[in-house]
Parts: sequence; C-alpha cells; structure tokens
Amino acid sequence: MRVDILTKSENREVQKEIISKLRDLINYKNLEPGDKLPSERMLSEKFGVSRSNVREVIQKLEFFGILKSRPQSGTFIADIGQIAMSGMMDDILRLEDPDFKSLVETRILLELKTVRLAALRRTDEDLTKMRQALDAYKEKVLNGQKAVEEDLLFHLAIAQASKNSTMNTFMLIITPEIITNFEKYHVCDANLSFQGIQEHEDIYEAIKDQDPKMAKEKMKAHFKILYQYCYNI
Amino acid sequence: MRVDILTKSENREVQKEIISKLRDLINYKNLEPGDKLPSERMLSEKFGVSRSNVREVIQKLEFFGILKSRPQSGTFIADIGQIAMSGMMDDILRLEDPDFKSLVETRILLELKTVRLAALRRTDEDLTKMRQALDAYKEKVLNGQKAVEEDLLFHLAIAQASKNSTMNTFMLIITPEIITNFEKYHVCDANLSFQGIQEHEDIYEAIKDQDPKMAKEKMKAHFKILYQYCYNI
DNA sequence: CAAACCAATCTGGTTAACCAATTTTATTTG
DNA sequence: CAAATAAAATTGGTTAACCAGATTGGTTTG
Repeated sequence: MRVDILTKSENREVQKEIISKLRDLINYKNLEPGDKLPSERMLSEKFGVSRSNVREVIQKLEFFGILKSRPQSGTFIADIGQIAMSGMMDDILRLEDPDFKSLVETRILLELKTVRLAALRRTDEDLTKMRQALDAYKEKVLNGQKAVEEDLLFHLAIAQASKNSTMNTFMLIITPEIITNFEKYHVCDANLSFQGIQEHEDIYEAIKDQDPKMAKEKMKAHFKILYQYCYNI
Repeated sequence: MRVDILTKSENREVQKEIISKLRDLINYKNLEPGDKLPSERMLSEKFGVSRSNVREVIQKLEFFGILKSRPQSGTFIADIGQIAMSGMMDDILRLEDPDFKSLVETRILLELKTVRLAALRRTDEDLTKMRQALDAYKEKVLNGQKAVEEDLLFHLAIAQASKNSTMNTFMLIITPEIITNFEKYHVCDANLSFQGIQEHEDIYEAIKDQDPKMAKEKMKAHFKILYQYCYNI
C-alpha cells in the first residue's frame, strides 16, 4: 500500500521532469505553433525515459490542448504561441491536487450558474431525467438510507440541462472527489435530513417553472449547510 | 488530413463502446465500490479490443475519478457507489466537445470568482508574477503586436493567485481552446486596443489593494466586449 | 488445528518488435 | 531541367512478450 503510493508519486515526478524537459526543448529550439516535435522515440532516448512515459505525457498535454498528435505523422504544437505554451507548462507543473475546500468552492460556483442556465434552457426531456433522479433520492432518504450518490446524480442532471458542455464536464470531474470527501468527512450524515428533499423539490419546481432567479435562490438555500461544513473543516 | 480525423473519431467511438460495455459489466456483475475489475487482459479479450484500448479507457475513467488502478494488483472501483458509477458513465458517454459559447460562458464565471479570491488571498509573489505578465502584455500591445497569449497568461496568473487549485486547473484546461477560438473568430483584433492595458492595470491595482469588490467590478468591465462578441457569433 | 511459510499464479506496468500510413528522398521520364 | 513516380525512411499506433511486485492457495510446522 505504502509502496503503491510511492511508485505513483514517483511516476508523477517522472512525468513532471519530462514536461519540464520538453518545455526547455521547445524554448531552446524556438519551436512555434504548428511545428513538429521530435518523434516519441527520439524524445524517450534524449530524456532517458521509456517511450510509454513520453506517450503518457503527450496524452496529458494533448488533454490540456497544447499538443496534438497525428498518427503516422508526428506530434505538433497546438495553435497557441510559444509564450502561452511555456507559461502553461509552468502552470501545469505547479498544479497541486485539489483540496476539499477548493472542490466545494468550485462546486458551489458552478452549480449556482448551472441551475440558472437549466431554468432557462431545460427541455421536457431534461425535466424527466431530473424527476427520476429526484424520486430515486427521495425513496432512499425516506427509507433512512444514505443517498449521497442519488443526491449528486440529481445535481448532475441539472448540469446536463444547463446545455453548457464545459460546465457539465467540470461537474463530472469534481463529482467523484466530492462524494469521496463527503463520506470521509461525514458530510453525508447531514444529507439524511428530510429537509434535503424539500430543498430539491424547490429547485426542481423553479427549473420547471423556468424561473432562473428562484432557481438560484433555492440552490443557495440548499448549499447553506454545505457552506458551514466546508469552512469548519 | 481527412483520414486522420476519421481515425480519431473512430478511436473515440471504440472508447465509448468500451465504456458502455464496462458499465454493463459492472451492472451485471453487481460490482460495488472497492471491488476489483477483471484484469486488463480479460477485458480486452471479452470486449474484443486491444489491451492498450482498455488501458486508455481505464486511464480516462481514472481521470474522472471513478476508477483507480494499483500496480501489480488490479483496477478498482472508486469509493463511489454503483448508482453514481453507472450514472456518471452515462454522462461521460453523452459528453460533447465544448462549443465556443460554452467556453466563454464558463471562463467568465470562473474569472469573476478567481479575481475576487485573488484579491483576498494573493501573496507578494503572486503580485510579482502578475506584474511580469502584465508588462509583457503591455510591451506587445504598445508595439502594435498581437498579445492574446500574454493576455491569457495574465489571467492565468490571477487564477494561480486565487489559491483554488480546482479553478486553476479548469482555467488551464479551457485556455488553449479559448486562444484557438479567439484567433479563429478574430476576437484578438479587439485586444489590440490600448483600452485593454488600462483595464488590466485596473484589475491589477484592485488585487494589489486587496479589494475583492473592485476587482470583480473591473474584471466585469474587462469582459464587456467579450460578452458582446460571444453572443454575436 | 492455527499460524507461518513458500511457491505458483495473476496483476498492472514496461519494453521491444512490428504495422500501416505518411513523408521524404532518390530515380525515372517527358 | 521539371514533373511524375517509385522506393526508402520515419511516424504514431498496436501487439505481444516480459518484468517485478502482489496475491493466493496449499503445505509445512509449532
């Protein structure tokens, strides 16, 4: 178990080193947007790491949108300039694992927006999905069971109804970590209350009525306890 | 070029199919959080795909936090229940590529928050970094050159000063796509104006003075043009 | 009979050889 | 000499064999 964590962090260190070396290489060679990177083989040899390590890093930077690899052709620098490139790589290297506060802070920010957008843009289909999620949540709570997951799925349904794919993606990214931390810090216990049901119903109604202001208001009320929890940990 | 896009989207289709099959398998086998998935070899055989494809998907789901693979041991379902698991996989399957509007909408939301947090939490070091980014931006604009990248790096410096690692990460994720789209839709042309310099200076001053309200105000003013651009495209 | 031990097996990770498509270079041809 | 063609080298992607550590089941031992 201990070793596992070690190897993982070791691997991460390796990745960071590769990114750093890659940045230096790009700066040194004055590569510009659209230019081709040296081949994976070349890089793995030059950096003294395995080709799969290089591939992992390239995939990661491709996810961040600053590289673009084309089969049988090469890996290219995306259409952002050298300055942005170098600056972003620095930032990526400096990225830390998200702490719980940062997660909740971001979640609240996102949800106060998605709920407004959902009220404005929701279709009938969205409404059905939210209703289903809400009912599943209700049933669990009324049976005295934990319902953290059903809770979150309701909120994800809202994000989906917001029709903003970026926020939807971001909600998906933070949700599992939210769930894990909720259970770790026993935030879920507070979720057993019947009050939660009414709050969810209120939010649902506001979205159904296409009332963005009310929707945001109700979501704010729903987050009130979370606020306190978050800032006491 | 055409083929490249095709193979990429084909690959994406393969990935989606694997995720879908994996979800069905988990549901069918009633796997719960903490349970071990069948080995990569087994899955690749069962699904009729290559092991590297399986590994790609696992990495992706690991990024979304719903799987966790441990070396020499196996891949495990994260500490989220089956319901959240299945629901999230559905959502991931349904994820679309972000459109420009969605990107700008999210950026504005994030930045109106990070600028407030930066005003509250910035250190002197943060201030120095922002100053450097601002000066680099100024120089380019005063020389009549495009400065989209320097612009964004200033905003990234703010995100970093916000001390919220989640928002910082999200800003990093959307930045390259923002840059690309800015150049595509010639939003950058509007950035040549000297007005931008003053607006940046105002934001910087507000953060320096640790005045969150003013900082948000100035950021809002800075985004005014962007708002219009965004909703006219 | 339970606890300690050990070897066979299984795991994700790594490596190296291979593939098909592309790109470059050399050759041919008008 | 330039354009067309063909062959060689290079590319990211794929595959299969291999590795070291973890797990497991049976065996031994007190």
